[in-house]
Amino acid sequence: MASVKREEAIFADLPLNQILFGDCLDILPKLPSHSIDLIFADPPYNLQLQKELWRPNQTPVVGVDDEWDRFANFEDYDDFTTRWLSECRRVLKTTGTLWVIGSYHNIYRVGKIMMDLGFWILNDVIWHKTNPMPNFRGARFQNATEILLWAKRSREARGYTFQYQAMKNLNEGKQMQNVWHLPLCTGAERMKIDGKKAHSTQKPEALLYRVILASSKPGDVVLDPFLGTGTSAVVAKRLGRHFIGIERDPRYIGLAQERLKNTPFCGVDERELLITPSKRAAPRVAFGQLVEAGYLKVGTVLYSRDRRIVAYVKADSLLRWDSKEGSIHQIAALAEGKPACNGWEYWYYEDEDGQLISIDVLRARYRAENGLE
Amino acid sequence: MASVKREEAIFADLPLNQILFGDCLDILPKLPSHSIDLIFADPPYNLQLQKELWRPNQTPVVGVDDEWDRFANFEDYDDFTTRWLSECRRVLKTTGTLWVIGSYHNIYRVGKIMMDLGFWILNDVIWHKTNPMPNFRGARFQNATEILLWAKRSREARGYTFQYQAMKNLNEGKQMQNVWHLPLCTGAERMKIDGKKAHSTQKPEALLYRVILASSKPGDVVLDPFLGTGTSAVVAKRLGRHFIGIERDPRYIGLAQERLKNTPFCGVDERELLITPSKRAAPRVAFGQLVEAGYLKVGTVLYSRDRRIVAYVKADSLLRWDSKEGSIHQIAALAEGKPACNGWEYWYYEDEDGQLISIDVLRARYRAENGLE
DNA sequence: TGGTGATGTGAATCCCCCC
DNA sequence: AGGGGGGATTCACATCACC
Repeated sequence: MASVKREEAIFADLPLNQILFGDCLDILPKLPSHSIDLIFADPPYNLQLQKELWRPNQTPVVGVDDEWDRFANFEDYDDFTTRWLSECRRVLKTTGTLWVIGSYHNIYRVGKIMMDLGFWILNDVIWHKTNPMPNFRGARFQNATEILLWAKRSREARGYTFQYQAMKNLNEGKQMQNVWHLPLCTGAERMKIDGKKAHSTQKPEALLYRVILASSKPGDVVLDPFLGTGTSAVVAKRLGRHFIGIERDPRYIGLAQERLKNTPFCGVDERELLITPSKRAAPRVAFGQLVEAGYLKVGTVLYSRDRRIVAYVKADSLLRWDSKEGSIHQIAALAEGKPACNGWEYWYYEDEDGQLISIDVLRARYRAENGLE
Repeated sequence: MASVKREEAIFADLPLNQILFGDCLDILPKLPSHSIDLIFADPPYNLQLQKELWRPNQTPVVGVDDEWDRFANFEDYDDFTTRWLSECRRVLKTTGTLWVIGSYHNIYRVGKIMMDLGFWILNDVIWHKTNPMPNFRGARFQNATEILLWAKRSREARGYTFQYQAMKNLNEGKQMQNVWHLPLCTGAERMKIDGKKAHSTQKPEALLYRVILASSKPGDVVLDPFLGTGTSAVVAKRLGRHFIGIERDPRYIGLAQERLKNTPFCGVDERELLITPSKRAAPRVAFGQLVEAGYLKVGTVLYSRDRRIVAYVKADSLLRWDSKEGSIHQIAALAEGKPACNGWEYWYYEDEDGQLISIDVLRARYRAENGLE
C-alpha cells in the first residue's frame, strides 16, 4: 500500500542541519506535515534560451542552459511546479511562510499556481540588481530585476513572523519597502570551479540574509528544496536558524558542505545581538496593575491631550466618563466616536505642577521598575 | 449565423480618436484583426479587500471597492481576463505590442494567461512609486510597486517598435532599466468631482508617456480597452498618436472627453520630453547593507578612534553600547554627548593585525565591488 | 509675498491573544 | 472558528491656514 510505504519513509525526527541528496519531488514527501517554519525556493527558471546570444564584441554570453533548467512546454513546467509547491504547503506550519524567487520567464506561472493552491501572497518583493547585465541588443529595457513572492499558507493562517522593527532598523529607521537594492553575487562570494561559475544562478548572501531575518526567529527551521550551492543554509546557520536542504546534484552538495564548514553557527552568546524585540513582544501590563501598585490612585482624573475629555479612575481600574464606564481604550474610543482607540496614548494625568503626563510614561516606569523589559 | 452578424458589426474604418461606449468584451469583437499598433490595458485588479483599515491617527483608509473590481472567484477573473486578452491579441498587428498593468493581486494570473495565449513577454517593468501609501499595521513590507507586462504578439513576431535611443536620452544617456521611479497621480493632474477623486485608480500621465513613447511611433494607433478617465488617450494625442478608447461608465467618458478637449494634438516636442524627470535610485549605502553582505559580521566590535568607546554590531545593523541601542550615528552622538555625529567617520573595526580600519573604507569597498559608483 | 506647521491622502489583499 | 478586547501602527507630498 502506498500510504504505508509513505508512512514508513517519513523521517522520525526532522533531519536538521543536513543536506538531503535527491530530487525534491522524492524527498519532500518524506518530511512530516506542519513541521517547517520557513521555506525558501529558487526553482528552475524554464528560460527556453534557444539561440546563442553574442555580445557586440563577438564573445558569447554564457546563459542559463543547464540540463536541469529545460522543460518541454508550459504544461510540464506547471505540473512540476504544482507538485513541489503542494508538498511545500503540506510541510509548512500554519504560522510558516514561503518565499519563491523567479524571473519574468517563470514567476507569473509560479505565482498563479501558488494562489490556486491556497497560498496567500503577503508581498511581491522586487530584487533590483545594482549591477545587472546590460541589454546588448538594445531591443528591450535593461532587465535589472528578479521577483520574490512571499506568502503564508492560507488566507486564514495567523501568526506568521515578520520582524518589522528589524527591517526598519536595517532601512535607516523607515519601514522597509518591497523593493530591495542589492548587488549580484560576484567576487569572492561567487563559487567557482576552474575559474568558471560553479552554479549558474547562485544568489547573494545579502538577499537571503534579509529574507531569513525578516520572516523567521532564531531556532526556526528553514527548508530549501533547491539548495544549489547552499546560500540559504549558510545564512540560516549564520543567523542561528536550523536548515534542511534538498539537492539532486552531488557536485553542488559538495560545494555547499564546504561553505557550511566555514560558516560558524551563531552562538548562544550572540543571540542577544540578533535583533531588537518589537514592541508587540513586550510583556503586557494591564492598566489595573498600575492602579493596584499605586502608580495611579483611585479617583485620579485623566484628561485627553486637549483636556476636553475628563474621566475618573475607579477602584476596579475602569474609567468613568459622564455616566459611562469602560476600559481606558473603550472610553477613549467612545469619547472620540471612533471604533477603536489606544488608551495608553490617549490619556494623561496632571502632576504637581499641573503638567499633563501620558499614562504610557507610567507604564514604561512600571516595566522598568519591575523587570518587565 | 453568428459569423455573419459579427462581420456586419465590424467597423468599416477604424474609429480613430474616439471613445467607444460599452464593455470591452462587446466592443473589441467589432474591431478588425491586425489593425492596432499598441494596446495599453489597465484592467480591474480584483483587490479582494475585506475589513476596514484605519490609520494610526484613527482615520479610515479609503480602499477600492468599486463594483467593477469585484469578482466572485479566481475562475471568473481568469475567464474575464482570457476573453479580453484573446480579443486584444486578435486585433493587434504582428508588429504590435501589448502593455498590461497590475498589482500582485492579479498580475501573476494575467501574466500566466498571456503566456498561455501565445504572447511573448519582452519585459516586466516595475513601477516603483516614489510616494506610496505606508503599511499602517507594520505587518508586511511597504507595497511600493505595480508591475507592467510588455509583450509582443508571439514569439515569432518580428518588427516591434522599441525607441531605444529615446529611452536612453530620457535616462541621462544610460540604458533605461525595467524599473521606473515615478510618483503617483496626485495634485492638479488628479481628476476630481466635488473635491473627491473622480476615479479610484487614475494613472499618472508620466507613466503613459514612457509606455507610448517607448513602444510606438507618431501616427500609430493606441488602443485602451479600459479607458477610465482617459490618461492613455490624452498622452497618445499629445504625442501625435491616434487613440481608440473603450469605456463602459458614461461618467468616466465625460471626464475623458473633457481632458481630451484641453489636450493639443502633438503638443509635446523633443525638448519637453528630455526634461521629463527620470530620477534614478540614489546610490546610497545603508550601514545595514554592509552587515547583510557580510562585510561586517554580527557581533563585530566597533571602536572609536581612541578605542575609548566600544560597541557591538547587531543583526539588524543597530549598535549596542552599554545597555543602549541605536544607529551608528545615534550611538556615536550619545557616546560623545553631542547632538549629532557622523557614524561613518566615527567607528573603526580591527583587522587581523589589530589595526583600526574606518568603516567608511568598507563602504567605499562595497560601492566599488558592487557597481555603485 | 514668504515661511511654517497642521492637515489630508494614495489600487491596502495590514494583529493577536484568549475565551 | 468566531467574537471580543487590548493596543500597536505611517511616508512622501500637496494643500491650506496662519502669521
